[in-house]
Amino acid sequence: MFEQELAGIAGHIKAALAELGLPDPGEVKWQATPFAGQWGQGTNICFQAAAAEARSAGRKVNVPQRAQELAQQVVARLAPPPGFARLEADKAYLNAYFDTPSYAARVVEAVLTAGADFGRGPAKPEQVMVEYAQPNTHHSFHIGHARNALLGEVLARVLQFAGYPVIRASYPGDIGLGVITILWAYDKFYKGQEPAGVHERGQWLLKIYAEATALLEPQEGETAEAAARRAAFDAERRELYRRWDAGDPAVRELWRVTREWSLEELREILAELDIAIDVWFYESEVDEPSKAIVDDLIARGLAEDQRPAGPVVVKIDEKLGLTKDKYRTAVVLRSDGTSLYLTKDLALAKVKFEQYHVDRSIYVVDFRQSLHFQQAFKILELWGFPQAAKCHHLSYGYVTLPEGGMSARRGRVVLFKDVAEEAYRRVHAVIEEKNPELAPAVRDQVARQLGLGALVYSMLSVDNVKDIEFRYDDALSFDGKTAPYIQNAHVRAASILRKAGALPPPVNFDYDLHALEVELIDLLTRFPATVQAAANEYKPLHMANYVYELAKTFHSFYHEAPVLQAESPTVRAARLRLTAAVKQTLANALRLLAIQAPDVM
RNA sequence: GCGCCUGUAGCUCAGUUGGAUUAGAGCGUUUGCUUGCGGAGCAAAAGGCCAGGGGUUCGAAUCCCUUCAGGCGCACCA
Repeated sequence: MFEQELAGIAGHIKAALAELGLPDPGEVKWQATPFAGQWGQGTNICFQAAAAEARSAGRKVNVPQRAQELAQQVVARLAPPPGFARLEADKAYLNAYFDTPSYAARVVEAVLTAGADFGRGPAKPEQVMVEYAQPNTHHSFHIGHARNALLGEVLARVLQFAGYPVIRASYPGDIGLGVITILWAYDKFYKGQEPAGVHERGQWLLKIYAEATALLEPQEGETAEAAARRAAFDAERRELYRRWDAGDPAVRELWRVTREWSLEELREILAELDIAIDVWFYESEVDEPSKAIVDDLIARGLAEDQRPAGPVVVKIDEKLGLTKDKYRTAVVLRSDGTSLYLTKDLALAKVKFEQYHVDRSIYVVDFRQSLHFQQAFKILELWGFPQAAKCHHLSYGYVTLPEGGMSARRGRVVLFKDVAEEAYRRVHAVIEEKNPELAPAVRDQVARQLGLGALVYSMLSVDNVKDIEFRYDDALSFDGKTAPYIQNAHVRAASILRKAGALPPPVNFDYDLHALEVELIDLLTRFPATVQAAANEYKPLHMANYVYELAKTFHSFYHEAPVLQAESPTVRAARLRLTAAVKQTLANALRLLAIQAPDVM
């Protein structure tokens, strides 16, 4: 928030070093000072200057000692600029300490004036599409899908708040061998059946898939008879896929009806998570256009057509002249002419850039598909697609269970719906114990806010690259570094403000500020930069860590510094406004994390 | 075999892109704090050779090399 002032000081520092006859040490970078209760920014520029001097002198110099000397000389030459209390040389660092009373008021008023927009970045021209929520249809939505949907949604929110126009895209896998497998089993064993209820139908399809896979997978030590039966089943399945591909009306109808069962469930869950998708792409819709791309790749000599004996392939490494295996060889069309996942992603990229005019396209897909995306983007590049370099795969770790990876094939999954229900139950139990006077009407709402919040936070407070081993007790904990802890800080602030009545008019923080007040104000100034960092690095984790720090500091402040019973009207007014600013910032940060900020709990 | 990723406290994880008193949190363990703005809280203790070994640098958990351990991927699944 104080970039201009700091840039001004930086200029003076560089001028002072030049006057001392030192080589240009490069850019002055500021970082917060690590001392609690003091509010300042420091730079290590004197280290750089001393090191540069030592290099040019070509003789042995004690760099830390020389750096401290320089820092002291610079401090002696400079007067603190307006708004700053003092400049100090400390362990070779140059530290600038803010004049707390004037800046404290400035920060708090800036937050309260901007309100829900506090932290929003300047508008940027680059339009970004974020693709996430790509579960396969004909399956039920499990906890791994939830991580994907949340990561994508929060990335979209953060990018948007950082200043980018964002389009949210979903790409359900509504066709492919997996989907056909379910249609085959349904048609053969369960034709005409249909359980009642949105989630029941979804879970039922999952059960059918597990059964079908068991019938189609080679078994250990199977008899020749069993193997023959399996081969016959597989032939039936392939034939069904061929009929789908040819547009057989009966197959298409069965496919449409069962697909709608899944999409209904998906839409309901996305609504529960407060996710509103702008554009829906379906794999089935890019199926035909993708085949035209393959024809073009063949025509240009990029792809090799081995049909009917083999598939159509692109030998990527060979085309790039690489000798080691890196991108390898990719199959872009089956020998029977049906398309693959990779084929469709080529067509989808074209649609995104040409029909939706985006400037950057982010794919939120777990890391096991890294090679797939490297291949897809590289083929696009070879093909001469101009925006190939604007495609980014946001890879993240997957969600496992203590007993191993989740597997739809084995029916070993934890369904999102079950976790959410359990979360609500647990919050209700805590309310019963801690806040029994809470009106029944708001209990359900609070249970959803906290239960879902806990789940969401547990998924977003881990770095993208890390796998998450899912356990109920970890994901649905309400103590410590969790959403309810953060939400509780918001509730406490709300409670204080409610008791105070109207917010007093702005005052100067013209008193000896408590160390925790200084820390809170310091944290407030860091929010806008945190939003930008989270957007630039695709890391919701920055947001999750920030909001926890803010909540934690507020909890401490709450215990140590009385607000309503403050020692004077000025202190009381200042702390009330600070409390309001913290509450606003907590709410803004939680909103970016797709977590609700309740006023009571 | 080749490629990508990971290794920090008993467990789960941060570490602001190479900086600062003593590497930080949460859970768990031990101990204090409620006639007090809501205790889903606060304060404190114990717990570390940052996987091992080299190197670069004034300075390394962070960069480079290497060894070890684990995960994932590698031609017609998505």
